[in-house]
Amino acid sequence: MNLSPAEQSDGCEGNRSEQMLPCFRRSAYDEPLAPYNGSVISHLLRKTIHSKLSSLDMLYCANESGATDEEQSGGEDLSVDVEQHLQAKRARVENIIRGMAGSHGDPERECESARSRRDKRKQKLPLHQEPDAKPKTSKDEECHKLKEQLQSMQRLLHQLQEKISHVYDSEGEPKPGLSRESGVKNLQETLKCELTRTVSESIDSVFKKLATKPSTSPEYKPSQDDSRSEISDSEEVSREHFESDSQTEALSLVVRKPSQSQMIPGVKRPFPLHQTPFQFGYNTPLHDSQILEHLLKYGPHSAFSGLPCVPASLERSSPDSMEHSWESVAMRSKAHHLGQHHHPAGLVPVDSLCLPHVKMECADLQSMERSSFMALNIQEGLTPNHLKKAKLMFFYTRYPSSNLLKNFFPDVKFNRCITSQLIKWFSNFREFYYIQMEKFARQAIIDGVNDVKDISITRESELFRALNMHYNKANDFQVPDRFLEVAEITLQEFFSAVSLSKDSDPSWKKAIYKVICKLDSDVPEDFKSPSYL
DNA sequence: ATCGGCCCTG
DNA sequence: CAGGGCCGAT
Repeated sequence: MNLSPAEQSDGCEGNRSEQMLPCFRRSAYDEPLAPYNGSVISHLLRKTIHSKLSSLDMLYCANESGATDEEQSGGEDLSVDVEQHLQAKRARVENIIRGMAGSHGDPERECESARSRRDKRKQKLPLHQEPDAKPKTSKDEECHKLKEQLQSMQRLLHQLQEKISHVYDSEGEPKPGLSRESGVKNLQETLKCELTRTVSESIDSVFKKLATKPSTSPEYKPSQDDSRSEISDSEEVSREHFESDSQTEALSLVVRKPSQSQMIPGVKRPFPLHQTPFQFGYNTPLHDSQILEHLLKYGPHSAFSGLPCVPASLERSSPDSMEHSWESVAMRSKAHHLGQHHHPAGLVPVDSLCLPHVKMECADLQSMERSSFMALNIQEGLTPNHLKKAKLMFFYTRYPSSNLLKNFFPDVKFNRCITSQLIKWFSNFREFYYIQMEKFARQAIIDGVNDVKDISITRESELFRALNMHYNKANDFQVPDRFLEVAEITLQEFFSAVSLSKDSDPSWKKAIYKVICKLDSDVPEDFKSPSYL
């Protein structure tokens, strides 16, 4: 993956297309790409994937599920070339098959030993040290990083092709314990389509970015206006693919993916909120095993969540600011503790689907660079960051329309489930809000308050603190004054109603809701940024 | 039939 | 916070 010094010193001033081409020529697909544009790239990628889907070796491994977690902290050499990887894999396969042919006992041990052998091999591999000759300018660095990202994506794509083809090829094999005729097949289809689409879109985005972006100032300072315009730019790229179902140019070969609930009967669309998405530390190499496993567990839409969308991130052009941006995102998302480690009703963990060959692949995958993930991150699920953002938005709007939500979560691909989940969030927010209001209103009455005019809410109020703790736990957001006003009005409404014993009517709150729902104010434009948090 | 909202529950 | 039941509106 490392660039030769010559390539590094090329700089970015020249024709960008020419500069990027070598990255692709070195790839598994040998066709030189003469003129580049997003659709050509996408087409080639898809073509490559589809042509290779049924051509690769098969793998058997009953169980290697423990491997992914264990290997997360390993400092894998990301530069292992694909050929070596394939050879290693074949050797491993032979070994595994041999083991299966003999005693059918303890396949896990077989995988374990295979893994340790692989690890030993890894240690022997020469480290591809980054040449000391570092680019001199930020521009060069930026270019360098982009190159690396693209190359990483190539490798990822190549590896994914293998994984996909393994899944595909194993179709005819007996899968003990799983009546999965439709389920597995659909899962396979989804994986293939989703991976293909994701990679294609990402590369399109990057290239579109490169094609249109004027040379960037080395000291890029993200300002509100700049980021806004750039983000909307990136939205264009994404929306192009997401929204126009009639769009045939770039995605003509990509089957539109059915929702997961359609794919696996009885399995509801899983949203990964009960588990923290990948935490991307800048220096922590990520495993595609993590991706695939996550993908398999939570569905394709949630695979790369928790991160700002790529083009916006790339806009923070200087390497330093880019790093800072990503790191801070990861750190902030860490601050959320949403971990409820149970499976929501209807969510069937992949383990229970008995997909041994798939799991094997998950564990077997090589590590990937973080940058590849960033490039692949097209949000298709709601993340803890989205939840945090939604909570902050509640300070402005208690009753957001689904249109508003769509507008303010531009990095989320909306579907029915996502929309209703977001709406549900706000419903839950309101519930908490109104419960607090009623509680404090009644307390005020108990405390002997007689006049509504004596009811007020300031930032020092206990009620406000409770609300702030709920919606703005980190307390890193300046709650707008208007929210205090609305809260005060709400509290007064409750106070009056209870004072007048209106609460004897079972639906006495509805009148209050009717008042409050008219007090929504506009959400600041800043919230539209996909990487707002 | 679908959606948005509330209520209740875990 | 998510699910599920219920209701009214469309």
